[in-house]
Order: sequence, then structure tokens, then C-alpha cells
Amino acid sequence: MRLTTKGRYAVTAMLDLALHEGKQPVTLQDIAINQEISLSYLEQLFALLRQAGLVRGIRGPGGGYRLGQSAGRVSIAEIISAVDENSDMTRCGGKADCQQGEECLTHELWTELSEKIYQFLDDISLKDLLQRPRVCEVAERQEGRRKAAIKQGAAAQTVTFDGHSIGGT
Amino acid sequence: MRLTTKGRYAVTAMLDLALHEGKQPVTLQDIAINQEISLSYLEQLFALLRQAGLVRGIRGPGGGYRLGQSAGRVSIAEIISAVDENSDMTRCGGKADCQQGEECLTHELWTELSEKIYQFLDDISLKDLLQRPRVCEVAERQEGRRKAAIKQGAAAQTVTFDGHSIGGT
DNA sequence: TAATTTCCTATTTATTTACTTGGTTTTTAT
DNA sequence: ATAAAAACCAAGTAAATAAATAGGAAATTA
Repeated sequence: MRLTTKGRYAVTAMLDLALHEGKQPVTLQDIAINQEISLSYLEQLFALLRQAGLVRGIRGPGGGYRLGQSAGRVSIAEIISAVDENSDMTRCGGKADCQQGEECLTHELWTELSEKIYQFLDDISLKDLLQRPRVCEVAERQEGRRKAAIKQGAAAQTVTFDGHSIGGT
Repeated sequence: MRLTTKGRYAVTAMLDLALHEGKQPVTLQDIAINQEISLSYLEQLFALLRQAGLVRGIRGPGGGYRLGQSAGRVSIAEIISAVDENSDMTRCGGKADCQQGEECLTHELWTELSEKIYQFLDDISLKDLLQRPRVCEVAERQEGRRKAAIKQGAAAQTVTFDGHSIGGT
């Protein structure tokens, strides 16, 4: 269990999906704007999330992503694990041969900590996060911005050149 | 509280000092060999540890490093904090303005986790680690190797060229 | 048929870790 | 005194990873 912005991005994006459970699928474009993550980086992350069965992609206009399982079933630990491929706590994780075939001095400590972190994060589901007041507040603020952006975008939406949109961010 | 090999190296090295509390100071050379960490990298880490008052350097032959405080007083969290300068959990740590001046969706989650990890590591002192059977085993194994190396080295010790030792690893 | 979106692959840039090099100072022992 | 052993110091390099970029192909909808 390694903790980086990569995992944080993934959790944030998944939470965005969870906020729209049952509604329209969410596009990566949308997440990119709202959560301030680069679109292509999101694509990379979602490729991993899809492999892990955590999301389902829907192609074509009106498409986007949906959760692969219900928000109550997905733990934060699962999300981070899916995205952090070598989560071996840098050398000292699964195998105990970090010290010329044997354990290093602090091996036990790191595996223990790693487990603790995993347990903590595995005990929190996306649904749990949705129920937190702080998260709700931020979500509503973002939802407001989202709608405003759509209203603005409705006029400018057709402004494209060679398939690339001009104007807007 | 960020967890990297950097912090792990620091804790391992500090534990090595703790194992020799009351005895001769331990040289970085010694730690480098036993814990398989590059000498100069250790020097960098120890510069930080010294700034934090966690170690005391003793110059000259027969010198080395000693703990700055007794092993029971030094927590693992302190060691990692001393070495990981920007332990801001990558963007989302101290300040709550990760999202254009406001909190991001998962802000609360990360600060919470960060605190949990800190608490866990702050509750473990070097002395606590010394009392673990697994740690003792590894320490004894290393102590054996250490003595063997000294015996071997006694003869080859003078083999130097331009002040740089030749032979050995 | 055109637009929208996922999906895919490769490359580039930036950052950080880890290591290296080449010193200087201080202290001890011969 | 002198040489050796150590801490101390300052750059620079290499490697790994994160993050972003670029340029598409395939699927789906309107």
C-alpha cells in the first residue's frame, strides 16, 4: 500500500462517479475539469480501474463511466491498489529477502504499518465517504459549477476546428 | 507523513544506533555495510537527523554517531518527519486550498489517514523495536557479521591508495 | 454521416530518490 | 608532527516514477 497523488486522483475520480450513481454516466472530460486532473492522465488511471472491474466505460455520445460495483462495495484500499501496481512498500513488502536473502532490521515494522493502513482504507467504502457532510458540501459546490459550465458551454459547444475545440479551457 | 525508502533507511540506521546505546559510537561506514545503504546517502540523511537533534556526531577516529536522546524517547514518526521534509501528503496536507482555494473532495480523508499513520508511528519508540524478538534476531545475525568483518579487515585495513581504500566492497 | 466519447500506445517533461564525487575539517593515535 | 579516521559539506549525476502530452482507432449515438 503506497500512498501517492496517483491513488488520490483515482479515489477522487471514483468518488465523482459515486456521486452520480444511478444518474447519467460521467465523462472523463467532466472529471478532468471538476477535479483538476489532466484528461489523458485520467484515461491512464481509468484503464487500470477498468481492468480491476471497478468502473465500466460506455462509449459514444452520452457515454462516460459508471461504477463497476455499487458504492457500498468499493473500498478506498481497492481503488488505490488497482492504480498503484507495485505497492510493495518499496522493497520491503511481500517478500522477506530485502537483506541479502534475509529480513532487514525494520521489516516487521513496515509490513505491520502497511497492514494497518490497508485495514484503515479497506474499511472505508465510497458510500461511507458520500455520507460525510464535508464531502457533500464540496460535491454540491462542484455540482453548481458543473451546471454553470454546461449552460455557458451550450452556445460555444459547436466551435470546433478540425475536430479540436477552440476557446474554453 | 509520507512513507518512502528514505524514511525506512533513516529508521533502520537509527535502530542500528539504538542497538549500540551505551557502547562505542557507530560509524556511518559500519551502518552502510550492515544495512546496505550507500555511505554518502547516509551522510545526507544524518545531516537532517542531526538538525532535528536525533543524533550526535563525534568526529575523528573512534568517532561515529550516537543517539541524541535515549531510545525510549525517540518515536519512529519523529525520525521519518526529520528526513521527509515535505511531508505534506502531496498537496493535500496542511493547507486546505488544494482545489482553487477550497478543499478538494477527498481532503478530509487524506488528512485523517495521515493522522492515523502518524499516531501509529508516534506510538512506537526505538526502544519498543529493540524489544521485539524478530528485531533482536536480525540484530544478532548482523552483529556476528560485523565482528567477522572486523577480524578480516584487521589485516587488509592498511591497503589504501591515495587515501582511498582498495579491496573489500 | 458527424460528433462524442472511450480506448489505446507512445513519447515527453518534471520531480524526486538514490547515489556519486570530491572535497574540508576535527580528532585520535603513532 | 604527521597520518589516518571519521564527521561534515556541496555539487552533480542517474534512475525511477509521476504527470502530462500527442495522435490516433473504435464504438456509439443523434
